[in-house]
Amino acid sequence: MTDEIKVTTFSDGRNVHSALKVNMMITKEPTEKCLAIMQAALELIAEQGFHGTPMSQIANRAGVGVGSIYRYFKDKDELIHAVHARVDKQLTAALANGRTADASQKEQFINLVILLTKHLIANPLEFKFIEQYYNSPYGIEKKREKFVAEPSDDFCVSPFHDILTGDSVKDLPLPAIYALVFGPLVFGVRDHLVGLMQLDDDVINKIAEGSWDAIRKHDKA
Amino acid sequence: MTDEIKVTTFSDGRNVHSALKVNMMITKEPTEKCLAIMQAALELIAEQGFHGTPMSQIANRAGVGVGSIYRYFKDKDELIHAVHARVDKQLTAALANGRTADASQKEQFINLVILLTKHLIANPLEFKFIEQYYNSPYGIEKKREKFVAEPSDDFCVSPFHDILTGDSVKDLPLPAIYALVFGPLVFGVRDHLVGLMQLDDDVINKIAEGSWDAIRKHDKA
Amino acid sequence: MTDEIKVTTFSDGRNVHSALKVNMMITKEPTEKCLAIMQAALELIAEQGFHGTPMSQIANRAGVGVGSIYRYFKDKDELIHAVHARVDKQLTAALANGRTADASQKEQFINLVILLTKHLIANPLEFKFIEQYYNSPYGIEKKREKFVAEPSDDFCVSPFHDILTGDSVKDLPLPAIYALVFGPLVFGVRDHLVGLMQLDDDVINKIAEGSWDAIRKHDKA
Amino acid sequence: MTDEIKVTTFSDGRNVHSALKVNMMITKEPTEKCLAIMQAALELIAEQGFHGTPMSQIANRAGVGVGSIYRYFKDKDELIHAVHARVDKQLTAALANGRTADASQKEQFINLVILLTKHLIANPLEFKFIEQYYNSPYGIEKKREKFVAEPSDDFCVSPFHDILTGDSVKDLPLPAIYALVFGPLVFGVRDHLVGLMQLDDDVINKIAEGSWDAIRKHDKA
DNA sequence: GATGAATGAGACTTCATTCAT
DNA sequence: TATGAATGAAGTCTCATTCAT
Repeated sequence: MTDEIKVTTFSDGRNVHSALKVNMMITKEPTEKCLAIMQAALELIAEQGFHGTPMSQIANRAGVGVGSIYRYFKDKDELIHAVHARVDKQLTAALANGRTADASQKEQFINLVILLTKHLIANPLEFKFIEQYYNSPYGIEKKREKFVAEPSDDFCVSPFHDILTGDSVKDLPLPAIYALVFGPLVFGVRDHLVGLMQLDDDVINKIAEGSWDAIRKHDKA
Repeated sequence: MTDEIKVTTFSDGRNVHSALKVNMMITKEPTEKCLAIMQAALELIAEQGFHGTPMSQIANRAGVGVGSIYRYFKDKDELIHAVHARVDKQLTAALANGRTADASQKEQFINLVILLTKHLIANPLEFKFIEQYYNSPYGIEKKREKFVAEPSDDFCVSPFHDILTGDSVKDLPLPAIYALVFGPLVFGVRDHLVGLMQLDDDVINKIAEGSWDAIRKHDKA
Repeated sequence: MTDEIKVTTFSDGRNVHSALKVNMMITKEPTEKCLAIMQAALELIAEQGFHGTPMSQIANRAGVGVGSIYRYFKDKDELIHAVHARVDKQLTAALANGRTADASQKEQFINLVILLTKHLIANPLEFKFIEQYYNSPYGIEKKREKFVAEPSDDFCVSPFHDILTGDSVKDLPLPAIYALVFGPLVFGVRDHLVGLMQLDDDVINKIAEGSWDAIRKHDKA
Repeated sequence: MTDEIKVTTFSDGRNVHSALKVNMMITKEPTEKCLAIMQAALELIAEQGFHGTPMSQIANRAGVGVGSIYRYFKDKDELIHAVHARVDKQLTAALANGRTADASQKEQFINLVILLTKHLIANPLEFKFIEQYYNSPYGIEKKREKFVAEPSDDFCVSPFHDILTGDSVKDLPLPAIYALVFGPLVFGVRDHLVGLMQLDDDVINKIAEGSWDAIRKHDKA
């Protein structure tokens, strides 16, 4: 858990610790303008991809001058990471409420999957953004951090962690378990958003149960 | 530039000749030069992404002039679509050999999943390319076409089709089933290629079984 | 932000107070803030050049807001000219003390050259700034003004003037004489500051004597 | 004399050894277009300084598209260095003809100084460019190379070298000697070009003699 | 007076595409 | 048919300057 001190240096000499900044912008009180920028970036990138959305367009959508973006973010890269961080936090927050300690492992698991699925469906921009993010040089590094480091305080990972490393679950490398859980979830949401199918409560439920069947220990047959 | 002698060997071990053979069954008879271009595009895009690979670099790697690319492909877009089509066919071809009609549904299914997984692992460039493709404006349109139109004669879809619509499988919308099957597969391969885990035979097997557990009908409990 | 207490010490050892004193004899009574700005500009421009130092950086170093600079100086240009003027005055002041009227022409000349050389070495920031200034659109205009107008009351010119127009010196256009005197001096200091050689007392002396040899009348040979 | 292999990498993958490139562009057969670009850069930079001349202006003056510059030079920096190299070569070439082996040290020296002075006066753009170059981050590094390395095959240095290290010349660090020679020369030319004085043959001669008086050993007095 | 967030023109650079050879 | 030099639109980022607080 080495808290690497990444320091962003701006052209006029300002320095900001990344941790501080994330705090500043997300937890504390991100300027209205700063938020507008991140929101604009989220929307446009979700639709057009990283390389399809110029900074000028983001500025436009945010109702801001191009240069203003660079007051808040050193880089396009940094803007993107910031948007990711924000989306990530929201995700985690959405799941945080979802622990029902007084239930079986299976029930807890299914609860969480449903909760996550619905959150993603309800926030399609966020979903599309994350998909892009993790399929790009940006996200690969980030993703490895999560698994290699302590995966407990990040992403939607943490709420699932206890369950997925528990006794009811098959003995497989953690990433394989995650693949069996998040693979269907993500693919399902994607197809829903694209219009390939309708993810109503029933289907969501069944997919969640499918995932559980995939990872739970079965009786010898 | 004699046709016979020059056998370009690519980084993953295949060479232009073998690629040529595979391609023979796709369109008519793409020039060796045309193939070289597509192969170069595949390799570079897999590593650097669409926007990270200029046409000039593709031309370089392919050993042709930039202008020549435009003799074979109207556009960068068209080139990319062509590469995708080629990769897609190869995938289908790889699975075509994998039907073992005289086995149980489960065995057939697991066979196919293993076959596909190993094929993707053995052809990481193709896998990375496809991932990029489907997470970009290019692929979204393409993907819808597939399912909306005739979902049976494309992608790796067809070999699975019979099994997945059979009696042993849960009653779910087809895309949901596909999500439960291909989600884990793709996520697993991705994590393997990125180095997050090692997909050895045992793990592949277990993931395949997991997928099967996810979609097969279970006894009432 | 009390006037008395804050004594900013700069990298070369001087502090705002001493600078203030020197400045007292230039215009009226430049605010401490105004001085801080000029000093910051001097330091930064000396190291990074005109175009390498943004106004924001100057403001930072001076401990004032960016906007405040524009209360004292209409322009970046005006700031630069003001800094130049200040440095120029300091130079002249440094030489003013150096007249030793009761000595031979040669001794006086050598005295002055040594004095000037040491002053420049002791104030590298000022030297570097001036060099930049005169090798830029800013300075060219300024320089012409000096010589075309009254060449006697500016720069380090004046103290030398009597000697260089005296009988002991060759009959050459004044600028030519100046070239023979200040050329070596400036080149020497530059090379010293860049680290190409060490300008100790001995070498300084010899260069001064060389300059004198260059301009003094020699016996017919 | 370590021939560092600097390799410029262009965006499309081309690599060029710097040595090769200098040859290619200067000695060999620089494209007409390449020459036009360097000439345009020379002219504009001489008048407006490095930062005062945008690439677009250079392209304009050269009658070329902006992008074309980047076929020949990776960078603005590299363009500038290339222009410098070319000017430098021309300078050396101009002096090469000026050795008159069958003359006294003094006569040779004065010859060279005159030759150099006239060359600079005849090529004011080149002179102004060089002045800028050596008073900038570009040149400082370059200059050190010259003195630190073997100063014999570069700049106008080489033809002077033998004389300035010979017996007739005072015992001073080489840079000091150079300061006494090139300082007046450069200052003189500069003042001439600015219009401060007229450097006719007579004045040039006298300055040259002055330089010689500055560095030659004098009889004990 | 002082501040610094906001602005947008403009700099450098890339790269898909064309076209003369 | 094949080439690759040439192009210029478009992208990212900087920074002098303004103005509401």
